[in-house]
Amino acid sequence: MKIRTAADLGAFIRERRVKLGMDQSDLAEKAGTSRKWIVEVEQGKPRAEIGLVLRTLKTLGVSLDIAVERTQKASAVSEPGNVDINNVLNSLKKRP
Amino acid sequence: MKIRTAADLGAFIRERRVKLGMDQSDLAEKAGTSRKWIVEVEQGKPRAEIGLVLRTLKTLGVSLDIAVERTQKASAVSEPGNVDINNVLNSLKKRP
DNA sequence: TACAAGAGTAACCGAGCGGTGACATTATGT
DNA sequence: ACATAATGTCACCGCTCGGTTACTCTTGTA
Repeated sequence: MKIRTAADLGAFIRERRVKLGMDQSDLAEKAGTSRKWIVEVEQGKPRAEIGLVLRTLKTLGVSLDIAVERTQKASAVSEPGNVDINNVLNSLKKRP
Repeated sequence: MKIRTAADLGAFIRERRVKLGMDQSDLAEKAGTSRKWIVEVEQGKPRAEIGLVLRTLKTLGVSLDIAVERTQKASAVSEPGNVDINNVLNSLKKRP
């Protein structure tokens, strides 16, 4: 599942927690945080700290994968030795 | 790439930023944050807010995917109608 | 050599986080 | 209906975040 917003994250965490048969207190304790924090995050709090989020996801047996989006990958990422066209254009734009 | 710690995140963000030919100021501006924040995040700050992180990743054309780890998936996730054994065990543990 | 760009760091400050403990509300089960 | 568990919400508070500005240091280039 793709995570685009804090709300996405919260929904996923809640779903996963319930599937594992944990209540908010259980998860809070195992993840080393407070129940209040779990409540807020499940509600989509955008200002939660990534450190706590990562610990919580680990507790839930969940992995976070990061990847370049397919549409951009083609033009932006360069093989070693190739020219990155975006890189070139960007550098040119900076010398008016 | 799997993200397990804030340091992982920071390293990825930096690598991606450089590949796109942006400096820290560019990224900060486009992501709607400050250069200071970019510096800290690239250094692996664990208390950065997920909201800003998500905006930054979007700016970098990167997607975050979340998934149940393979090893746990088999036993923990239940098809609709099946019994989730973890769920059962957990409930039993709660009534001493 | 001199200059500029990029990156790291520092001090300051208001705002909001996250933890605690208590209470209210809503399931869930007997 | 009742008791209990689970969730949501509140007030309080110490602490740190993130933005701003300015300074340093390194690197590369004219």
